[in-house]
Parts: sequence; C-alpha cells; structure tokens
Amino acid sequence: MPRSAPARAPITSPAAATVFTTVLTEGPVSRVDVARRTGLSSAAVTKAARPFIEAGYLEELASEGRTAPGAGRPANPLAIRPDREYFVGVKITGDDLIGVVTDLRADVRASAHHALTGHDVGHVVRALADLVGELLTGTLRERAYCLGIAVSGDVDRASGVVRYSPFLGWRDVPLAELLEEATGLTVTLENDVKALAVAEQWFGEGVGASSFALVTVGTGIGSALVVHGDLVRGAHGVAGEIGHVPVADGGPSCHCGGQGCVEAIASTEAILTRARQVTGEPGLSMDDAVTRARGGDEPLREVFAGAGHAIGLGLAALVNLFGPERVVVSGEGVATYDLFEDQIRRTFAVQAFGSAARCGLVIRPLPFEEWARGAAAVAVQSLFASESV
Amino acid sequence: MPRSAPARAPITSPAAATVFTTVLTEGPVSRVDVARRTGLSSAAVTKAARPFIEAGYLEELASEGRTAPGAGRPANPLAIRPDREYFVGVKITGDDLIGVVTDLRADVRASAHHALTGHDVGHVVRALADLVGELLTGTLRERAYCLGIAVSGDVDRASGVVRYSPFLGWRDVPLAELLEEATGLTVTLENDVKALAVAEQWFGEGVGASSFALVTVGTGIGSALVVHGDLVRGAHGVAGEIGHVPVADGGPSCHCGGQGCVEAIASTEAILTRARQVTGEPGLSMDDAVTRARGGDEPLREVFAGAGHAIGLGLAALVNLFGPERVVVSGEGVATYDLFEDQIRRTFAVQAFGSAARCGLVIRPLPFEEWARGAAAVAVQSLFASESV
DNA sequence: ATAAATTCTTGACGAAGTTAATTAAATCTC
DNA sequence: GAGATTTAATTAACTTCGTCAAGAATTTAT
Repeated sequence: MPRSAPARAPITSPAAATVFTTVLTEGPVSRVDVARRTGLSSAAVTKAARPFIEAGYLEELASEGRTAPGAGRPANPLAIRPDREYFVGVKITGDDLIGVVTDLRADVRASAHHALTGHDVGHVVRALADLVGELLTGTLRERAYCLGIAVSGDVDRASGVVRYSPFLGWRDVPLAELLEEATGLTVTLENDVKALAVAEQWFGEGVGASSFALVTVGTGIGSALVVHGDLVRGAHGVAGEIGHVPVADGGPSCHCGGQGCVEAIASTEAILTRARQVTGEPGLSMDDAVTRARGGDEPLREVFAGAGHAIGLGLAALVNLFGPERVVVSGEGVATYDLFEDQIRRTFAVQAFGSAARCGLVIRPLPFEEWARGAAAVAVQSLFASESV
Repeated sequence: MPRSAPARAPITSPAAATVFTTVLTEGPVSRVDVARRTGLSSAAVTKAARPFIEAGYLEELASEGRTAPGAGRPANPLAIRPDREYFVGVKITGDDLIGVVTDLRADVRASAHHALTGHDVGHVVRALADLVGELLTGTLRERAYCLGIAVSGDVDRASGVVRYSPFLGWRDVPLAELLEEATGLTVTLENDVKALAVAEQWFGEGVGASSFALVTVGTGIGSALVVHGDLVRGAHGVAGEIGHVPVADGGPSCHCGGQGCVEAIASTEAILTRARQVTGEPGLSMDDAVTRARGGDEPLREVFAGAGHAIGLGLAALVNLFGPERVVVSGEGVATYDLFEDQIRRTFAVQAFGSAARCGLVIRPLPFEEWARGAAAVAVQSLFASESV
C-alpha cells in the first residue's frame, strides 16, 4: 500500500530546524526568547516560524501564562501542536517487536507487541508491516508518514541498511527500502542505543546538555555518546562500547576475546554465571538469585556489588575521557537496580577525576516501551534532514 | 612595545577558511580539486582564493608538475607561501620555556630556550617577553603578529586565562592579556596537549583523519581527542584524562584519589617507584633502571612491560569508547619507548573491540620542540576565528 | 492621556554561495 | 595542423538566508 509523499512542509533551512527544535524541546517560548537562546535575530525567528504555523505544526498561544508581567507588549509564546503528525517507532529484538505511535513530542499514543517467530528477512518485514497496520488506526493512520526502526548492531542510518545484526543474524539488509515498499511510510533506521540517546537528548534527561552519555545495562552493555550535540559514530562504526572497556586486569574472559571487560562481569549472563559459581548451584535462576540477594544473602550480594563496581569503573573511564555534562545509566535489568546502584555511585565517586565527578549521574530503570519511543524520536528527527544527532 | 593591528587580510567567511586550510594541509591543489574535496563550487573557490593571493598568502603555481596529463586545460595549483607570515610558539613547563618561530606551515625557523627561575606571574611574563624578543630578529620580527602559548593544566582558550596550572601554581591568570601588553603580539593560549593535537591534525599523523586521539606519556599521562574535527573539551573542563582511567582494579593508589589509574602505573614517577621496590634499591635512578632493563634485567623489564600493559588497556578503553580513526602515542620519555612499545601493542590488540582495532596506532617519540611547534600551530589557527578545533 | 518598555513584523539590504554560460589552454582525431 | 574534445578557471545573474533598522502593537507606569 504505497502512499504519496507526505502533505507537509519540508524543513529546509538550518534556522528553521533550530527554531522548530527549540520550541519542540523547550516548551512554549516567545519568539524573542527563541532568538535569545539560539543567537538568531528575532526577525529570523518570525520568518522561520511562519511556515510552521501555516502548516499547523506550531501555534501561537494566547499571552495568558505570562510570568514576567513587566511593562511592554506581552509575548505570544510559540507552542508545538503535538497532534499535527504522528510517528511510528518499532524496536526489534531477537524475540519480538515492540511498537508505538507517538505524537510530535514523542509521547506515546498507542502501542503493540508482536512475537517474532523467525529471523528471516521477509518474515520480519511482514511482521513489521502487520504491526504498523495494527498500530495505525483512524486518525493515527491519516497523520502518520514516518516510521523509525531501532535495531541493535551495526546500522547505517544514512543508507537505511542493517550492516550487521548479531541477534537477527543479518548482514547488509536494506531494511529501510524494504519497509518503505511494504508500508508506504518514510523509514529511518538507527541503532537502538543511539535511538534511545536521541529520545533522551530531546525529551529526557539529556535536555539542555550539550554533551551526555547514555549507558544501557542488560544482556549487553553499551552506550551512546553525544558530544557538541553530535552523536559519536566511530571511524570504523564502533563507538560507545563501554561494555568492552577493560576494568579488571586479569579478570574473566569476555566473548570479545579480551579479559576483564565490563560486560564480562556485569552483563545479565555474567552475573548469573558468577552467582552459580558462588553458590555452587548450577541450576540457579536469575530470579532466585535476585530474591536471595535482596533477602540478605551476602555472597550473592557481593556478586551484584561486583557488577556495580565494574560498571562504576567503566563510567569513570568514560567520564574521565569525555567529560560529559550528564550520564544516564539505564537498561533492561529494570528490577534489579537496587542491588547495583549504591556500588556504582561509590566506585564512580572514587575514580572520577577532579571536576569530571560533577557530571550528573542518573541511574534509572527503563520501561521497555522507551526503546520504541526512541525509534519514534528518530522518525521525528527525520523531519530535519540537516540535523545530525 | 605595543604594535598596531597586523596588516593582513582577515579570514571571515567559512568558505575562505575551508579553502585556505585545504591548501595549507593538502599541499598544492588546483581550484577544482579544492572544490571536489570540500564540496564547494569551483566558482566559490575562485572567489575565496583571490583575497589570499592578493594578500600574498597563496600563490598560483605554474602548471608544470601535472600528474594527469590528459586532455584539457592544465590546472594551476594553489600553494601556500609559507614565508608570508611567521608565528611564535612557546611551551611553558615548570622548569623552562621552549620557544620557536615557525612559518605558516608550522615549520620551525628559529628556536630558543630559557630556564625559568621562578613561577611568579610577573617573572614568567617578563621571561616570555624576553624569549620572544630573542626569537624575533630581522625578517622574522617584521612578519610575526601572533604568539601561541602552550601550558599544561586547565586553560580557557577563549578568554586567554590560565584557570589552574599545578606546575606553575597559578589560578586564574589572564596570561594572554598580560602577554599582549608585554609583546604587542596577538596571543592565543591553549592547553599543551590540545595544542599538540592541533599540530598533529594539521601537519602530522592526524592529517586527513576526521577523528583521532593524541596520547602523551611522561611525567603525566594525558590525551586530546578530536571528534568530527572538533576537540573534545569536556563539560566541566575535564576531558582526555586517559591517565586517570582505572585499569587495574585494586592497583596502586593514584594522587587523584583513585586506584589503579594508568598514571599510577605508567608515569615516569610510578615506574621509578616500582623499579626501586623491585630491586630493593631506594636510590636507583631512572637512567640506571633503563640501562639495566635494556641490558636484560628481567624484573626491571617487567616493570616497563607492566607500564606498557597499563597504557595498552587505557588505549583500548579510549578506542572502544570513541572509535577514532587514528591514535598517536607520544611523550617525553622519548628514549625509553623501546621498553614499552611491544607490550602496548600486544595489550591493545587483545582488548580493542571488533573493528575498532583497525584504528591506526602510531607510537612515536616526541622531540621537545614539537610542543612549542604545537603552540605555534595554535597561533596559525588563530587566523581563522571561525574554526573551532 | 502620555511615556516607556517590550514584542513582533516588515522591507531594504548584504553576504555568501549556486548555477550556467564564457573564456582559456591543453590534448586528441583525422 | 585545423577543428573537436576535454578540463580549468572566471564571470555574471540569481537564490537563499540572514541581519538591521524602522515601525506597529500592546502592555505597564506616571
């Protein structure tokens, strides 16, 4: 069901993108305020905002909510009209598809899951198209033109190709193209962690920070780094591999071939392996290990603390090298954070160098849907071709 | 001896800076070639190049050296006229001043040293002014307008203030201002490692790499990171502190308060301390340790190998997080590199993740003058106010 | 009311780059 | 060796995007 090009104003000039993102991320703001924050002239803001207002993306608020009631003409703040357009975001894992529909602010309006029964490209594309069809009903359907996909692995956003995805066993799959044919939507592809970083930078903990890092802890341990507002991509496609920073000289072997990598100590699998060693129960389940650690089982508590320590060392390495303004630690292991957090903070505080320790360290569980929201945020971002993050 | 503003064309437009730096760093190139490499139109290159030619910074070469002798009008390559202007660069250490005068290509034309007999601001400023006066004779003097200063520590380049320099014991010294008064030159201040990174990026191993890292090993261990052509500065002024990446869990205490930092194992001081421990000779000198290690003293060889290992781990952390195209390891311990290099490479090869290991690892001694050359390169860079690197 | 303050709009202008046509200088073809 | 072909450089008209300065709009202060 291919559809015609979206009936909406393209965002072309840099100033237009700047003005729009400023209003998008910093709530209702008057034109002068946008000018002050961006360094543009207020005339430029007026001009740049007009097409958006005409196209229904922005609106002028009545000047009610004024905060500074001094003399002078009251401001007419510009605000996003979030319902002007909807975006679909899907996160692909090895086992299932998690999809959401969001508005312009990346607030979730609808969501759905699908189990993945196979990893065959054709199969996955069909499942994705089905999911999208399920998600887009009524008004949502009429105002959705963009689909964002988040996959773990090596993803070439520019060309829309999945270069290598270990979970799916894919190499060089032109997924964006296939999905555009299957859904008629404009498709943007991005690495999952990077997609999440975009969402964080725009609507989450990263708002207002010119540099920040997002670290996800779970099956794997990865991170996305934003410097000067740009995502670090790495010359050879590798970057943000905090999971493979060596922190324990002579420590456990990692599947990457190294030793003492953070991931070899603090991934879900590594923790479980160690817990089984410590207790001498080869059949111990993660759930049991967590329960018993919470119940005060010292050896098990130490396993989790050891993982927290490794993560703290990795974070210190990251922060000492980068000096980000903020660091967000998040991930799948949502429910077990209470067992790590203290140790992460303690180790980080000791090993962070000088004023680098001043960076805000946010440790926060991450609802699974958030990944899909990140994918949608990438789709929102595709409105601005110029913008790189 | 304040002097009037330099009699030379300011570089204003971004295109002008792009064209000039392209010719500067990529040797003689024809206008079309510049256009191809930068994405500008050839018309734009023609326009941008003209003022430089008129001001004597660029010249048109005869079309002799043509390499592709096909049909068509031969190219008239643009080339830098390196002698159009000279630049002074001075590196300040705790003990002395090392100064050079370079041409536009940062090639050294004159050099001089001064011992520093005290760290009093007035004293240092006077010594610097003397050194500059000594360096600038004859033609050099007539065509030098800019002075670059490299200092280790926390330096605010934009304001020209040394915020904190442990070696000098300075806090918030407006050195640029003081030196402009004392010398009449336009002064640019930069952190020493960052200055060196600039020189490397323009004229050294970093040429053509959009991202690279420079690591210096010596009394301290530091690094400068260039991502997307921009130097990473860190939100709180801290970045590139590879010396304080924790690589040996539970390892030796570092003066930063952490444990197992690279610097606590591989700095000159740490190596000497360890060598004295190992041999049981508290009076052992570094020179003796080096000689005996070279001579085959196993325990001492292991001390150096251990340092190399720590550096290799730090490099792996850096590369896994950043994915730079190239890494240059350099530093003061010029003469002892033979004792490290193998181990650095071995450890790095094991711990670098996936294709990140493909990054070029250059390990190279660093003549002391090179630091001063970096300072001069920063001065050259000050020609382009727009450029941020 | 009038003045002062502040926001927003407008139109003239300017900077910087593009495209397309033109000129220039070589080689290739017959 | 005359003309075609090819590539380089320049020129000129135009486009785009922004600033600036003047003025209109709308409030508070006196």
